[in-house]
Amino acid sequence: MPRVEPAPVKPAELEALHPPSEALHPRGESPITRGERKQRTRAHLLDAALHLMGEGRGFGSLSLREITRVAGVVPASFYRHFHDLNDLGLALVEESGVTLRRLLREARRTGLPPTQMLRTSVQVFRDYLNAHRLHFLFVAGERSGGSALIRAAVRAEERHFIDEMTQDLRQLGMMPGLNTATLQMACGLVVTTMMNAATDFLDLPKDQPQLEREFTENFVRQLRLIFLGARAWRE
Amino acid sequence: MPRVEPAPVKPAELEALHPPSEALHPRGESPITRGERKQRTRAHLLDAALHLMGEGRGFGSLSLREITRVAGVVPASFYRHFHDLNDLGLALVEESGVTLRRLLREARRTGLPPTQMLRTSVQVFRDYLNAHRLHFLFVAGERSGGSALIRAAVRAEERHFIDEMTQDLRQLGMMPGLNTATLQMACGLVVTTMMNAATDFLDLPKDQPQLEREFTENFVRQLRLIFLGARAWRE
DNA sequence: AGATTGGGTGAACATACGTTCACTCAAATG
DNA sequence: CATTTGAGTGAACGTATGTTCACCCAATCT
Repeated sequence: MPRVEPAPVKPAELEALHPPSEALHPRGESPITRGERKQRTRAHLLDAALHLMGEGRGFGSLSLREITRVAGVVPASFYRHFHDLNDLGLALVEESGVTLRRLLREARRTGLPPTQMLRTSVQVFRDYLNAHRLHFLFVAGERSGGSALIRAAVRAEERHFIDEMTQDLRQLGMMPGLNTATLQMACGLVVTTMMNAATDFLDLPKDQPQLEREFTENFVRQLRLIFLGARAWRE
Repeated sequence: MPRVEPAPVKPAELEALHPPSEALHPRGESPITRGERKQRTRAHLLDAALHLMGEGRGFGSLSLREITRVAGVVPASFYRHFHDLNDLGLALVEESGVTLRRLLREARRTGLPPTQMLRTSVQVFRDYLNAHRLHFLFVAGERSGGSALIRAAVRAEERHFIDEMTQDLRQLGMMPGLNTATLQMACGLVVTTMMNAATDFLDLPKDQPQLEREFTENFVRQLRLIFLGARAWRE
């Protein structure tokens, strides 16, 4: 981008998400091992990529140099951690997959009252979504856009997630009228709907409780319709 | 990408999707007006962008120069047609929106037999999808990834599509038990499911009739479940 | 017929990019 | 304590990018 742009343009708070050397000896005594430091830098690179995508761009449009810039590291360092941008992308998929599955644990932890069950689940989902915006943004964004490789990896995580959800519903004894294949199909529908809702929620301007309630209501109703359909299902 | 790569690498069939000057006087007599030629070049630029995305990349990762290269035009020409890459993106959204809505006309044209209705619709959809791969690929890919601006435009087209579908179902007298808001919610669910299926189908390797049938079957069953739910719905 | 318009051109620019290399110097190893 | 290891560095490379400009010349207008 040549356009003259006289000002250096970088207010130092968009860049340098992490201090450049992360306080080599943070507090008098804290000897931090070599492996720990490596892991930390790796995490900074992953965070930097997510952060940039948070500014509203697809993974495919990130450059190695800007990722390292935000991570507070020189470009060459990148290769100590990843072979490729694709490689980093796959690491992000894995990280996000873990986050996704913790959502199920979270939902299990919150016992589900048979009445208001859907509303409760949706509330758990909304809270969890807000606590892990960037991971959901990444998954929702790359699950049908961008590179075929990353998309395939995301879809694999998603299938994993669906399987786990299927098992949970089976174990809870809900929907006893459906055989496993059908239950899986229904869970796939739920997850598609959930990902769609995630995109909706993430796009909402921060302070629009009205729209927020509207989307939540729509999401609840869509889930209700799915469960009604599942109950009425005959093989 | 500096890596040496001794061969020039461009077999002239990946690039130059369109001949550079498009036969100034194609056949002795065919005087082509100025406006027509402009429109044609514009179309070449749009096609070039879609073509590149067809190679498995997000819109956000395309560069102005490669688009013009594939369109068979010099970079500077781009600005005679679009102010911006974003501008071109929005034009693509509009084009794709038109394509989407023609799907509904297509489905209306094919009278829907009350029995096997879902299977028929899905078949129409699959045919139409194959005939307009790139537009669907674009819409499905950008509806939750990439730039916020383009995503918003895609979602607006999608809402338009949902509204039209709602009206169609209302007019056909299907689902008379649902009020308009609920019918709209259900159609939203259908469209989300359809977009998801589109991504699945587009990712299928060309010659895998087994997987193809599997995905088709899954899609049909998901739709069936939705309609079952809609029938059981009580306000 | 002559003047005007405007889509397409080709060269030039400053900047950003991915990748390589020889290097440093603290932590790990013995 | 002496040696080895390897994450992070800084400079350099060749190439690609977005944008501008003066120019060309056929279709259009008068």
